[in-house]
Formats: sequence, C-alpha cells, structure tokens
Amino acid sequence: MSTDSTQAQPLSDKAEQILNGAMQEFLTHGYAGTSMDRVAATAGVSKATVYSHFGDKQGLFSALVQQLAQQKFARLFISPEQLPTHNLREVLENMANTMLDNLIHDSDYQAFIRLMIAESGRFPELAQTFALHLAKPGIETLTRQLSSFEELNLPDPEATARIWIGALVHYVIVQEMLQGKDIMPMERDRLVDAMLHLLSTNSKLNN
Amino acid sequence: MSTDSTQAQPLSDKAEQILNGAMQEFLTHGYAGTSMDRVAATAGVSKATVYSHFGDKQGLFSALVQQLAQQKFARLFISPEQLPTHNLREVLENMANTMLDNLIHDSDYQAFIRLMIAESGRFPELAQTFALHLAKPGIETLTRQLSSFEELNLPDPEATARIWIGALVHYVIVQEMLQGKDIMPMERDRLVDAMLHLLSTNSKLNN
DNA sequence: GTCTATAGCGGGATAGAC
DNA sequence: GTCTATCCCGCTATAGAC
Repeated sequence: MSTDSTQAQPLSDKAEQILNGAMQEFLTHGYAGTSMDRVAATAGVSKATVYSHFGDKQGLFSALVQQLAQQKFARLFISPEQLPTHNLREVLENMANTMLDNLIHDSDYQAFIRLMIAESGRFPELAQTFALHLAKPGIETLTRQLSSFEELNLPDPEATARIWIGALVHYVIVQEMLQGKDIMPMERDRLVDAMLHLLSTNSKLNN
Repeated sequence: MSTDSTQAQPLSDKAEQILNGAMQEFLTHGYAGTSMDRVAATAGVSKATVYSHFGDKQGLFSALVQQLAQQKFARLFISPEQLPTHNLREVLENMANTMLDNLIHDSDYQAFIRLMIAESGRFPELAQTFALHLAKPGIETLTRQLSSFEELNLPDPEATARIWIGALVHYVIVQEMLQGKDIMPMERDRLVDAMLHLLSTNSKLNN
C-alpha cells in the first residue's frame, strides 16, 4: 500500500496536484494574469510548496507547457486510422470533420492554443515546444495520409497538408475564438466541401 | 489657424499621445502585463491624465483596440487593384505574396493579431470588433476577387477565400510566431505553389 | 516537505494643488 | 486639464516553525 497506484510515476502527487491547478489558472487567465496564490489555492497546497517544487513562476509555467504539449494534448486532432477507403471523398470528409469536432468541442485545447500564441513573443522556446510536439506531428501525419491517396495526384503533399490544417485552424480561430460566427457565419460544411472540391480536380475524386 | 490640420478631429493631442504609448505597451506586454505607470511614461504624460481621458485600464484598452482595428490596421493585407489579367496565375501568385509580405514584415500587425487572440476569451466584444473590421473585410475582398476570375469556376468563392486566407495566416502563425521555421522549415513558394495547384484544376489555369 | 506568516515591491486608482 | 503625491491592495518570493 505504500506505493499506492491511484496516480503515478515520475511526478509526486503534490507536483501533479500543482500542475492541475496551474493548468486551470494559466489556461483561464494567461501568464501575467495568473497569481501564484490562486495556483496554490486551486491546487490545494500552500504557496511555499509550489515554490519548492518549481522554483519560480516561470519554472512552473515552463513545466506546465511541456507537460501539456507532450501529454495531455499530444493526441493528434486528426482522426487516426481510417476505414479502408470505401469512398475517398467520404474518408477525406471524415478526416476534416473529426479534426473540426475535436478542436471546437475541446475548450481546453482552444485555450492552450490561445495561450501559446499569446506568450509566443515572451517565451519563444515554449512556443517552439508547442510547434515541435503538436503542430509538426499534426502536419506530418496529415502529409502521410494525403500521400497515401495516390488518386489525389498531389505534387507537394506537405504543403497541401499545411493548407488543409491552416484552413481548419483559422476557421476555428475566427469563428469560435474571435466570435466571428455571429457577424460572419459560415457553416462548416461549406468549408469542408470547398476544400474537397479543390482537392478533387486532378483526381478521380468527383462528386 | 485655430483648427490646425496637422492632426485632426475627434481626439485631442494628449489623447493621441496616450494611445500611441498604450499601443507600444499593450502590443509588447499584453493586457495584464501592461502597467498604467509605463503607459503614462511612454506617452510622456502623468498617470492621472491617462485616467481622466479613458476612465480605467479597460477603457483605455478598449479605445486602443477600436482605434487599431478601424484605422491603423484597417488597410487590407491583400493587394488592392491588380494589373488587368495578363496571366491569371501571376495575378494570384502576386496576391498571395503581397499578403504574406505584409503579414511577415509588419511586426506590429503580428503583435496585434497575437493580442486579439490572447484576449479573445476575456474581451469577447473586442475580439468581435477585430473580426468585424479586419477579418470580415479581408475575406469579403478576397471573395470578390476570386469571384471575378470566372475561369476558376469556383462553386463557393467565400469558402475558398477562407481556405486561402487561413492557409496563409496559419503559415505565418506557425512559422513566425511559434518559431516553427527552425524546426519545420518550408519555403513560402511551396505553400503558394500548392495553393495555385489546387485552384488550377477545374480551370484553364495551367502551369 | 509542507505549512504560516511576512517581507518588499509594483499594481490600479484617486485626492488635491495649480 | 494636468500635475505630484499617495492610498491600499495583491503580487512574487522567502524565512522559519514543525
């Protein structure tokens, strides 16, 4: 019973508690807007304990970002294995919709993206951590998937993957984060259809 | 000479000084990271003067964002009138490159985008102001331009415009802001070429 | 290791002279 | 209208008891 297994391994229970509290606070209030008092209160520990584990506020933030990038949000927001291609159009449509669903319905994920963009000027190394563990694998995975569809005849699958992801991420940023859906509504199906139309030209993928 | 025209109208000289100082500070340090003391110092006025003009910190921030959205950054980042279409491919290439140049070389514009995304959760009305005065006109302008190129045969020009802009903006966010260019480099010409390739399929626009 | 208590400073905001 | 001087609170960080 000493090494109880309700939680685990590299981090002490207290460290994990602290990181959980820190996640809530930093995702909600940003770096400068977060106080160490409230992190400690949310985590249910004293402020001194926070400092003894992470040194200072920057250290805590850095540890949090690396944990979030490498663990909590590392699952790609692209649908993983697809049913062997019945209909290529349906497969592509599913991929886009899965990615949009995951982004739109995960407010923590949106808050993390927002936080990383917000602090990218002041913490460039952490921004790069985000790029390395989230943006890069996402692009690589989609590049591989697009490459595997030979009917698409894509001359540059990686650049095409960036266009695809950029279109979807920008859609979520503008419509959801920047409140664009009220003043410039656009159904997501139109975006996905237009994307598929662009992909369909040099291929056998016709409506 | 009383109504001197070097500057103008709705704002006093002092108010403009203050907004200039506020712009530097908020763009550099974010909302929570900006202190009213430094805004006053940067603007060259006393703190009390700042408060007498704008009420409180939120009021100043709100006034600043609205000014930036409606004036300083309202010029669209898309090339305006194009040489009558010699070669459609060249025209589209120029449009994309002009937009990328404007985004990449205007660090104030990047900082403004970053700030709006950063504060969109805490100031949703201001985020919407940004969407209304910048994102929406940008999309509308590009939509009109794409619609005018009948050879492209686009079934949904507005959705296509969003894909185009999303691809370019996302490229700048990932490569420039998030420092992706070091760990996942991609020349901008590849992105633009891939975009033009996608557009070229149902049209006479061939390489 | 973790707590309570506090130091020391900078924040937003205002009073009152001019 | 604009300044100087100041209030008071909350912040990061630490000392010292346990």
